[in-house]
Amino acid sequence: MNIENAQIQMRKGILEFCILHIISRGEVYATNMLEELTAAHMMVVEGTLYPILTRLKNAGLVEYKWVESPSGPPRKYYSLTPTGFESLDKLRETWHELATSTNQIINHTQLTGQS
Amino acid sequence: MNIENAQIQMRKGILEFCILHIISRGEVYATNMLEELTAAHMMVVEGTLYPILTRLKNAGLVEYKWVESPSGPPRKYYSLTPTGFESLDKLRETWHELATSTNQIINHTQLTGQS
DNA sequence: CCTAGTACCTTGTATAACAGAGTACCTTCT
DNA sequence: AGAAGGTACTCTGTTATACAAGGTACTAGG
Repeated sequence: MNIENAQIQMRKGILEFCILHIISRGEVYATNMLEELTAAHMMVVEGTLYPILTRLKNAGLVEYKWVESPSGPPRKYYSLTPTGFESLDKLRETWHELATSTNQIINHTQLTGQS
Repeated sequence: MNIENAQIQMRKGILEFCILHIISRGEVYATNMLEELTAAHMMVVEGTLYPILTRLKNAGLVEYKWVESPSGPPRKYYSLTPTGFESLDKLRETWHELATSTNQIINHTQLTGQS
């Protein structure tokens, strides 16, 4: 119940960061991203991914171009804008700080947890 | 704008986890926690912490007892229940998995990012 | 009394993920 | 042609959450 929720919350915060990272590697479209995120055990579904992509585009962090598919409807291939790369750097920094802070709190536990 | 939001989102997900950790170390009351979280650079305010504590209590993860203060109103000293410790273990596991997945995605970038 | 400080609580608002249903395009088969 | 099935993108409604801001209550000191 509550714990699953907390686990979901953890993932949430990192999602945008991971998505930006994936796009930064090269042009991809939504289904590619879903595959990568699933492979990395970040359970994400369409209904979550698409709104994020729209948000990132409106914020000017990503852009896309339509590309014909060899089979099926055309695809939106996303890439990072210069602003997007800057933002990614900031988020990377935040991630490291956060990981450090968290590990600090966690390790603290084990030290003082011993009576 | 958008980036600050993403940074806030990252912190959010880890908050409950950190709070449980802090409580697991020994009995503390809200102001103690705020100090610790601030020291670890997790910006949290009262209006965020109290609802979380209430939620954790309703979920049966923490319990508290009133203790008189040497100066001022009485304090609620929180401690973890057995269920709380179990949940903490699960969250710790989730945290490690998530950190691993994220680092996997990040490192992937740097490898393929080199042209 | 009255003020100041500490501790806890509550209400309203904005944001975000998710489920689920929907639209549009392309290919293949009859 | 027309129908069926798959792929890709979109939208709406629900729920959960952090945060800001204001509020209540208890204690100590002038």
